[in-house]
Amino acid sequence: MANAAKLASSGSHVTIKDIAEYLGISHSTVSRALSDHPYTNADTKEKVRRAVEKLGYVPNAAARSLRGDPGSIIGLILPDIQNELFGVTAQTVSHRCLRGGFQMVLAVSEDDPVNEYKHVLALREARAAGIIITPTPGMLAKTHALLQSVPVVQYSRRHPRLSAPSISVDGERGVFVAAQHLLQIGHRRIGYVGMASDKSTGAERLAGFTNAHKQVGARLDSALVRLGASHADFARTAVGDLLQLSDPPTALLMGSNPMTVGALKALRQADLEVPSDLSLICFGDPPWYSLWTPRITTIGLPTLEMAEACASELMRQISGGPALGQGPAAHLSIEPMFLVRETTAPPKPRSGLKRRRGGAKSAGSRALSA
Amino acid sequence: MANAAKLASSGSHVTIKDIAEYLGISHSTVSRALSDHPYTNADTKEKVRRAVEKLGYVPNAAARSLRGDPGSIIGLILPDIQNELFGVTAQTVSHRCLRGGFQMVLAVSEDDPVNEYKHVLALREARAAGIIITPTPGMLAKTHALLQSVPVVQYSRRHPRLSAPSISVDGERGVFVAAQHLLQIGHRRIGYVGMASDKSTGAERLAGFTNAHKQVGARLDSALVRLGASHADFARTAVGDLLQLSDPPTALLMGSNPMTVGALKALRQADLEVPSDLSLICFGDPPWYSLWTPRITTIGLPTLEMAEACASELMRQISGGPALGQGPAAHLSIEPMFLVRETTAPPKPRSGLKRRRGGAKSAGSRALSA
DNA sequence: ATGAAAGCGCTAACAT
DNA sequence: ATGTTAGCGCTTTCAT
Repeated sequence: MANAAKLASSGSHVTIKDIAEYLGISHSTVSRALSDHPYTNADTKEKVRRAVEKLGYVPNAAARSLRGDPGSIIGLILPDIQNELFGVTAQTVSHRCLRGGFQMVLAVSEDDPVNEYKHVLALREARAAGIIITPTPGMLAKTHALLQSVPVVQYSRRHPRLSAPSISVDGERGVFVAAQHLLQIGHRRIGYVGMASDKSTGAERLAGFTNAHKQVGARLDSALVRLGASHADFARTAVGDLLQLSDPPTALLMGSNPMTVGALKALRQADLEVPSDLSLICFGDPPWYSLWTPRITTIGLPTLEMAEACASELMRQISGGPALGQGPAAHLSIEPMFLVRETTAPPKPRSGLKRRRGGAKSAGSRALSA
Repeated sequence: MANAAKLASSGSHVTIKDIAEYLGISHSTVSRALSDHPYTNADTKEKVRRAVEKLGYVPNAAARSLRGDPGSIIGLILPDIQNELFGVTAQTVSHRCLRGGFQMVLAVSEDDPVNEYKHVLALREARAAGIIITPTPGMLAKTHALLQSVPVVQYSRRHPRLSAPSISVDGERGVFVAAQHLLQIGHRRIGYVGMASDKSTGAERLAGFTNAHKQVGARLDSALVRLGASHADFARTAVGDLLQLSDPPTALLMGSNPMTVGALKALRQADLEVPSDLSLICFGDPPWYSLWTPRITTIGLPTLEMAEACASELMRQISGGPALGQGPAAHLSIEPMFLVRETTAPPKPRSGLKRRRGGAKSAGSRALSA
């Protein structure tokens, strides 16, 4: 992987031999002095220390690694660190690694299987001690193969063909509870904008949404469900479309964190007031959600705990400690916290066409709401 | 006969020699086959390819590095990737590195010189091709020494003793223009909450603030200036204190991005209305600033461009291209954009304590910008 | 076209 | 306490 790095600008590196020669002693003595070996003359140690400083010696990790040093780098492969969830995760894992004597290497896949492959390969070539990864849905077969022979923890998402332990959020439960809340306060036309089902998280959360409807026997109009990329832009368009519907939703449920901004943009553009015109529930909980006016009701994630758990589990695997759960592959699913704040309210009476009481709902069955 | 499957799944690594032995050829032939050497039998190449797959061979980066491979990792050392500025930076640099054939290694210093040292050392030991760093104010001497013999670009902050080129935002100018705006619309008691002057960015921005006052001959009450850590918590306390003053500020200028959330919390707690009770200008421009009600007036940063420039400059240094500017160390200072939105207004007429609806509501004095 | 051998920087046996 | 040597995985002459 050295195609672009043509030449190092600074000169060649000072080695242990250079120091030995400079001091007129043997390189093994230098090595011992450096590693504070018991049988080493204090004078020699001191001389070596000074020579090291003077000559600017920096140990060569490659050489050490070659000698069988159990590398101490841990790879973290995330799709997008601008997503608050992943930002916090990176920070936490980094901290945890430092404490555990590891060096975290963060790589951003941008959800591209080719990038993902490059990163995994580089990590394997560097003999990383372990890898934490949020797998892309389209993970390449060769990537999968590369992941077989190294400690791995899947984070947030779970790839069907990967057997490595996973730590994720129970998105189905989270969305289920949120949707249930909306249904309970009377909404029957709830718009859902979330990730495509190729991602495990996307599929789960969508399932939570549909299950909530099933539970109360409410019909789910498929026109109200918009699936796409986990980005503000997609969400903005999707919410915009939803609002244009002849029979628009009375509430909105966002299935991923970066989508919030898009939804808010669309809402602002449509000049709709939350929650009087429309109820809104988001996913994730960056600090500003609770400062918004009105404070944003959301599905909060215990991000810190998840990141901690993840790092711990990987380190356990690396050191060959006891398994996280039963069997070789434990999948931990952490429950989100539904944070009811101020962006939900019962739906407004239908302006224009229908009347609310006794009027036949055009779409929903009111079955269970009495 | 070696059991291939066993080898592949075992913890120890398959080497080029294992393949040679498996195939009954010499390891140098394998090496040539792998690097697609011209004088190699096509059959052999094919056999090797299959053996590689079967045995799960992964090249050893350390061995290659030891042979003199220039190494293609670029280190990025940032204080805090939850800060939007740095999050975007990491994403951008990562992307740019991938395109340039490099592998970005992101390390988080948390502004701790010891962490910083560890990261720089690890990077140097790994023979990183170059390093992009936001130096901590208290950088250790040994860290500084380590940074002397490798391509380095300073990002966002600039360490007085480091001569490496830097790319940063002209915070003095940014804050100056913002403060000027507040002074022009009549504010005379402006609170400034920013980073301590030990950071170059902190010192610069504060200078911008004081200079704006000097320019119009306005007195600056030092009680209105609060310097501390670039975190929401500090800002919350500081703003809270400012609001308790017997003669409280009529406007607030925040000197760093993460402080915004803290300020908003304090404002909410004090039940103050922006901009009628108090004007507010922030630093940085995450997407939600322009969605806030009222839309947040802020000092915006061309983050993407800065990150791009930074990566480019480092790659230039690595490949020994033409210098960025004059001399060995060019310091690029990029101008921020003052984004006048809706959180500033002329101060309320000063009378006793509070009045509610006297102030003229002129939100967008759009004309001004930098 | 392929094999043999040297050597990159370092550590750890093994000899002094 | 210090020197000598071998070898980690790989590429690269140099011989075949």
